[in-house]
Amino acid sequence: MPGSGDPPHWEMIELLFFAYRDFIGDPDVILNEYGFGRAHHRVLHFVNRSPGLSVAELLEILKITKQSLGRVLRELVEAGFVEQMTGDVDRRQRLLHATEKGRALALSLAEPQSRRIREALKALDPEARDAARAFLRQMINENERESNARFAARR
Amino acid sequence: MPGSGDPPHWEMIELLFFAYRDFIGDPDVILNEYGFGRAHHRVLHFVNRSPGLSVAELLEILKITKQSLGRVLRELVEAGFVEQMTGDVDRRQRLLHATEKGRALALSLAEPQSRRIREALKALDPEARDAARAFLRQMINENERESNARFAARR
DNA sequence: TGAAATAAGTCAATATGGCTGACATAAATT
DNA sequence: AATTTATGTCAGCCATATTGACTTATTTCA
Repeated sequence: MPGSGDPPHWEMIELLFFAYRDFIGDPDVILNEYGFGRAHHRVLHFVNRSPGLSVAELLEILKITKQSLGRVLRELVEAGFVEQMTGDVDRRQRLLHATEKGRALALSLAEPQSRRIREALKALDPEARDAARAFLRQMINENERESNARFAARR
Repeated sequence: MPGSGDPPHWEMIELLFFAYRDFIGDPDVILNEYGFGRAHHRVLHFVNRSPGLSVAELLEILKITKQSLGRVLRELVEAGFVEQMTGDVDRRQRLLHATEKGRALALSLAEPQSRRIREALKALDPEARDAARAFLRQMINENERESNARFAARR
């Protein structure tokens, strides 16, 4: 039956589209200098944030296949931004670490995005800042909210 | 100089990543049924929201080239979701309109996304809802905030 | 201990959604 | 009449993703 339920949140849908588009575009200039794309950024980000991450864990976070990850990870390793270390407890694993160079790049990629977030939050009341965070958290699939929290707790 | 300034907003960066990933994935099941992708969704969304939109305006909103738009728009037209009408005042223009079928599809694509937004907002205090909206608005490039407002005003 | 399962990597083929450059047509503007 | 503009199209390319098949090294389990 048409008219079954609540009206669409057109405005929020568009706000999310525009906000994310601008936000994700910030680091493109830097990425270009290294011949990297957004896929490299995502990989480097999570490796940097989670030293010792296994390949399987990374795939789970990014929700892509290992074939997709393959090229991107190889390029990051070959260019010296990421290192793979055989796992101590399970020697099949190749645990991922950002190198010093990798940490520096991750930081510089986060910089324009952090500035955008900082200035957006600055324009809001202090209570509104927690609200923004809470909203985004609620937007994540319930069964994955904890995996985000894992990262958040890490710092 | 290292340590030049504010710390990265790692947590917010990740919240935005996870939230947008889950949000944008909601309509994929429906799109698949029609053999469409996310590009079709974006086009249909803005055409539906802005009846009589010109091709040039749509390109400006999506920030893609007309060659990229080409295939997607053609498929939407051929499948009867979008109509092109020669402009009254400027007959070079092909003004875009969603058909009845197109409006129905746009609505059904918005449905799971709206539900996610609704439930996220439901978990928040009433004042926090405005805060979430305000935050996203501030995240948009300043010179484009008005173009979002144009859509928002439309309803 | 030997078989099965797991972590990771690789090859090949394919899809999607972008891009640049070059060019064509029709209509509006000057 | 000449130029500019709005749109469309052809061709070739790139980045990022997919599925499916297979290999290697290592761990687990019966």
